[in-house]
Amino acid sequence: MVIDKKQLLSEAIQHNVLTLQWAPGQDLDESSLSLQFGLSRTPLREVFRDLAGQGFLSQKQHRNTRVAELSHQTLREFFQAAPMIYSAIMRLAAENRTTAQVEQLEIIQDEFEQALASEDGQARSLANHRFHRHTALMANNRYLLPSFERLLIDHTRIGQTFFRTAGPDQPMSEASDHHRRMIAAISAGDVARAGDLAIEHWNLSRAQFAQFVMPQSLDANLGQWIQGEPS
Amino acid sequence: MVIDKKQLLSEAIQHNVLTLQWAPGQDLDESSLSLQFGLSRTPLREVFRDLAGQGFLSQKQHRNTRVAELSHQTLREFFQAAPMIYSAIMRLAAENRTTAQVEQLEIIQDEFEQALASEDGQARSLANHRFHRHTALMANNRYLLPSFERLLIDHTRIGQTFFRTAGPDQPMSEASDHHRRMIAAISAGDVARAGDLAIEHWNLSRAQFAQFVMPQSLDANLGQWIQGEPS
DNA sequence: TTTTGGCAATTTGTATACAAATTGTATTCA
DNA sequence: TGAATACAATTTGTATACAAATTGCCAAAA
Repeated sequence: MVIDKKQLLSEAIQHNVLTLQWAPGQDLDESSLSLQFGLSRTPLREVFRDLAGQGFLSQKQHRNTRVAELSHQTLREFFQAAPMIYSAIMRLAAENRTTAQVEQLEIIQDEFEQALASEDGQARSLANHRFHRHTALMANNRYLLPSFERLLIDHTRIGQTFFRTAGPDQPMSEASDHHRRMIAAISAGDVARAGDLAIEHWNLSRAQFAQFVMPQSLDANLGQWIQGEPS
Repeated sequence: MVIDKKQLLSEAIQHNVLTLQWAPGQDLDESSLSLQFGLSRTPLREVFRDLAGQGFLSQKQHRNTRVAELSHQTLREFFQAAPMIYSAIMRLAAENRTTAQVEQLEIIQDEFEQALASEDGQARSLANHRFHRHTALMANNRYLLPSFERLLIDHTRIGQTFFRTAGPDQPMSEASDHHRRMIAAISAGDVARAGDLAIEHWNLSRAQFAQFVMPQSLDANLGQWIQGEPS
């Protein structure tokens, strides 16, 4: 196989999930995707399983695979876990970083700033996603990574509306400034400062959560929690 | 299907990994397991993928699936992440517990104490595993869960030698005492005390790590790190 | 009109045959 | 003797046919 079709499929799914082009809870169709990517159902289902394990998709016995839900309950759990994990990742990144990784992070930050200058909300959001995923790589801890990646998936999805706003104005340039200071702290190996910056960055995010409207699909899901009753 | 063969296979693999009956890094044979469990390779490979995602197994392209490694590097990462995650899980368990869950935890603790009274090291270790996994269930946070479960897998594997020691003597009854106090703190909804107990329990574990010999397979793996260089 | 039961259509899950990749072995040549 | 290479054997990956489960639809009964 010249190009890895499974890899392509996996990345396409991740892209669609992160950018909300596929709404949370949306069903995936095996046969149409298998046709579209020139893969039989067997390897396709393997990709589904991997991505379900990573938190992009969700699966139940004898039911179709769907995009991972974003509900009132997940949001609550998100707020309980995020600050701790984010600051831990940032501290470990400062502790374990290599020079090559710092240089790579600077490149990713440049791309993030270019994306901010553009009008493309998805590009901005994905560039931000890549920045934080790279810090997790630098933290180099296999136990923390799966939790962080799950948080980041949902953070990116929730933050979509934020990055969709036109112009690289106040809060977005503040986020970019945080990134620059994070790079400095990591590069200097200043563990405490890196951890503090993670919290500061997180607080900016939290303000956005309140300030901006929830994505449409999330509103739809919220309905079931307001009336109904979680299991 | 009357009984779920995939479920049986999955549990058998988990059991063998946790009890070190399958050594870290050991190869798994698809065809023999598929014969043994009366499953074709397709569902078998799906189970492999799931368990690899959860941290029991590890997979690489075109290479056989194997039991997840335990190396010098993983141990270092383990110590960096465990105290934080363990105390967070315990705090959340105290915050979110339900009466039914507390009752279930008490049953699990009874089983743990019975296992301690027995001579069966594996039974002790697995009972301890179940206790902590149930607290994670009570914490009810999907973002923290994957990290905690990965830590618990390796904690259980490393702790094997500890629980293998004969007689329910000093350190083991101390662990059991911790469990009882954890149940009390969780039941009372005392978040701070639950978190402190997690740290205290962890420190007991840490002492064991130093006090007891590393499992054989771990020693073998250590060699490659002492001379060589991690990627 | 609403509810229930059963049948057909669709979708998910498994078995198996085949293709591709890797590993082991033997043979040749330096 | 040792290294390199080609070939065979084994193992992993994919396609496809078939089995099992679920869903949707329609008719019959309350």
